[in-house]
Amino acid sequence: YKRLKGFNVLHPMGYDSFGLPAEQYAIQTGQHPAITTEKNIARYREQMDKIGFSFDWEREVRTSDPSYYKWTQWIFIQLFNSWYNNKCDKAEKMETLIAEFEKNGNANVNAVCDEEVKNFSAADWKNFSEKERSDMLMHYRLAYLGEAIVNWCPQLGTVLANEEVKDGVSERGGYPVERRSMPQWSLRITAYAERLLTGLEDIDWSEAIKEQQRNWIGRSYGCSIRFKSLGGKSPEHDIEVFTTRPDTLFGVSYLTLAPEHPLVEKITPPTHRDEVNAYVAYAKNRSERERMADVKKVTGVFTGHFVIHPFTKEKIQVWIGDYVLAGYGTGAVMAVPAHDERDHTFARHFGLPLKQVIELPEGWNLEKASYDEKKGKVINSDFLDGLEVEKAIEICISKIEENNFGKGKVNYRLRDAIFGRQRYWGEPIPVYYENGIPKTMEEKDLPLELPKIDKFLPTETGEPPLARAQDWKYKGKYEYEKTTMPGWAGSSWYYLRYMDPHNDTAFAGKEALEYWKDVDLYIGGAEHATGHLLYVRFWTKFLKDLGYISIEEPARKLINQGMIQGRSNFVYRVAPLFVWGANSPEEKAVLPAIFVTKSIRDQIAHGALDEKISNEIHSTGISLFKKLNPGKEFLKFETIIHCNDLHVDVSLVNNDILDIDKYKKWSQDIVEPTFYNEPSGEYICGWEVEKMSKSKFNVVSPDDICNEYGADCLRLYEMFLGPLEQSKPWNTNGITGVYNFLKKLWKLYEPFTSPLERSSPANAGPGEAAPSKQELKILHKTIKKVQDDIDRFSFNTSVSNFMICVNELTDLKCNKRAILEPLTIVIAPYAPHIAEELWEKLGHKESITYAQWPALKEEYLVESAFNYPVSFNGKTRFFHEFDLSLSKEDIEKEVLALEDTRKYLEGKSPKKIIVVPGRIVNIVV
RNA sequence: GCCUGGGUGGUGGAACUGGUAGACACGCAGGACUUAAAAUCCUGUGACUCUAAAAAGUCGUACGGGUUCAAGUCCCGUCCCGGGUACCA
Repeated sequence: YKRLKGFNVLHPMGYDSFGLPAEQYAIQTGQHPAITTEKNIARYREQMDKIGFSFDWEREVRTSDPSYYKWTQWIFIQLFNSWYNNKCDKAEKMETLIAEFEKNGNANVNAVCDEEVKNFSAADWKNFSEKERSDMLMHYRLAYLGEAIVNWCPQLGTVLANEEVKDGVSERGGYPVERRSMPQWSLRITAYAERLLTGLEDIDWSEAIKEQQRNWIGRSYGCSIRFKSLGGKSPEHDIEVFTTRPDTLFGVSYLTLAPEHPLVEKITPPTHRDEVNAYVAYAKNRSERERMADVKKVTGVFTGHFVIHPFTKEKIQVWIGDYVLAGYGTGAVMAVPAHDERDHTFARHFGLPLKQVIELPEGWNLEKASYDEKKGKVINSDFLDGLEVEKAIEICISKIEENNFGKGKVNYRLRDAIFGRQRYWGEPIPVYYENGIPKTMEEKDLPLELPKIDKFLPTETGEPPLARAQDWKYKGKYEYEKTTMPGWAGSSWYYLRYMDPHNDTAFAGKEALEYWKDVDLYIGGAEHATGHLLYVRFWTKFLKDLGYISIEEPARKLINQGMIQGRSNFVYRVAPLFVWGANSPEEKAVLPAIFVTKSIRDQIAHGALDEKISNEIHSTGISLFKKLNPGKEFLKFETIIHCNDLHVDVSLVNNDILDIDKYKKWSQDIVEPTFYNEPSGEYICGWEVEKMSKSKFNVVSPDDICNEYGADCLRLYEMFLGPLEQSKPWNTNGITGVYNFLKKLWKLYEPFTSPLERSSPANAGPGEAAPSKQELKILHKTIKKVQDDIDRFSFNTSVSNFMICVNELTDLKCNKRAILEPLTIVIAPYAPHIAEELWEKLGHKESITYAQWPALKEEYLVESAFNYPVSFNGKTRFFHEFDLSLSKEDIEKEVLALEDTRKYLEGKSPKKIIVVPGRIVNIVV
């Protein structure tokens, strides 16, 4: 902590390991439902006191480091003022785009967004109002304000990340969560999709991470196809689909739109309107409920609208189905039930026709399953007949383009990244509003620090906490943006700030940037694969485009350390109760807070719940709900009996038995929970071994081990547990082995640690004798192995090698300075505290950190002979020592002359003799 | 389903480019010291067969094949486990 502070860079992520102090602070002063506990606050303070670090607590929390905030905000402004130029595939300053508008008014040049912007003349541009211009430019900015669908939790007053939502309710507290479209600041990472993908080829990252990023970006090549409406409606009613299989165009039997598709309203004829509206309303709420009930139901509705097949001119039905995602491609698909599994399911369910257009393998039954393989000959398809699928795709696209029905296109799964958070902590977004137009602050006014507020909760009207700030206005009159940046903003560039942390005039100076360039080795968790590790690449490419840095990728090599796993405990909560009101048909979901045992949970999961228990849960749910809403009448109650596995803090659990009183204090359930206990009267929690993490409440503090064995022992033990990249469950079974090793190590230094016969060069004691050849060999063997281990990041074997070394030196009773001094240096990176201590005992005034790594002298390692294993047909039979200077032929001759050899040959003559010098002798009989 | 990493003693793991499988530890068993316990130290410890013992032999790196003088390591197929991801058209 001190060291970081010395660099004057303190990132919110840096706080994280101390237990989210910002949230702790919030708890201490306000009532924000944060994740942490009083105990952690106390511990954090204690830690800070221990290292003698005092600071302005309140200010630290508000702005961990103003200068760092400043440059994060500065980068945001650069993103806001930049757009993406498809022509040269890079970011450019906004002025160039504006100049282009002013010159020829054509907004369609290099549109980075999917939204079509209408053509207008240069004169029109000049006549646009400021607001109109602002809206227009928003479509191009790399940081933009746009509508985004988010998980909104009204009770908590915040947007939740997907992983914070479980089965339609918030993981903490179980409050309902709705999907809502809200204006959100977003970053146009999609503009960099292609470069983020191709850039992976040049970096030394694990294949798993690269593949995860590739899947996340999800590049697919296909084409868009426009279907004209039947009956000559305006081109605005054309439906555009995206497909990767244009070769199956002649197999289309209907089109499907996502329920949220903007055209739904326009194309539906009055005859079908009611039905369609009802379905769209149903679909909105469906996904969450479906997930709860865990049933994959096929749903959809016919719109009553028809389109025309671009080639055959056939009439094609248009349907709405919620298996089509609004957010991907065009939000509409051409359905080819014969060759797409999802279309097949849908078509079967609604009795829509199948049209085969690809030759099937022998014995394939199209009625049962679609044939999705991208292999085979195209049939029944006019000009595509007889072609192989791949060729057909190519030809079909060119034909479509020729006829102007659509065009070849690359689509990405990657979405833009939502950048605003309805929270207090985090860098404020440096934006203010003038007449409703968002504008960025001037650089000289940065940093924008977080204002003081009285509470960390959202306002009564649902605005973020920053809306509570009094008189918080830019230049005294303009409202600031009220959301703050997410944690990944600062973490996307902190490596650059480390290069030049005190720079006041730039995020980092040119000279420093040129000197340090990229990160040589980045060690981090694999869980950041599609988050931080993608964003940091994005920001790096962006800053390079603007010419601020010269590197294209942030980190050359990436190693994912394995996660230490912990044993988590679970409670099983029954999913919400649905209530239909007496006066309005509105549906409501509430959480009854009923907890069932593992065995009941399993029954539910297998759909085999005992009817008696099911009824009991139902009535318990109703009575809990009535208690919450006294005197109200309801039409109908329905309990969706489905279980959420909820993590419960391991400190509330003893031997898997839940302390129910402690649980009630700890949880945030709205109603008094009801527990279905085991026959023994206890509630037994479930358990699982998984990643150790705050959010899983299974963190075991290392403090106890530090107190008992010391920090070095903990550190060595963690390394000794296994390879760096491997995940391993935390258990302390083997720690005594490491502890014994450290004690043995200390004993070797007796002449220097014992006050009686303290040795020093001036006063030649027992430690000052000259080392023997054997001792030097042990030392240099260790140096060599440890150097190799460090190169391979194989720290677990280093610890073994130290153990071997210390065991051997102990056997020789070697406690000579000439051996121990270099050994101390080599061990220092692994056990820094004990090494520092021993270094001092050896009489050094300066820290061991500054000592020179001992030079490896190979001459001590040279062997003159080797004890060869002699094997017959690959089976080792005996050993014999040969001089290493002997040639293959000499060894061959000598081996054959051996008594043992004759014994194992059993009179047969050897067919062949293989001699690998220094390794093995193998005789083939 | 797809992608990805793995499967070695009772346990964590070692064996780098094919060349003595099980290093180093934990655990366990026996012993020394001790009134006793803890701590410490010593010895043994993959399975099986044979033997009074020593010695010797057979099997053995998830399973089934293959390449090779030689396979934990390379190739083909199968099974299992962990991680990621999922109506992405």
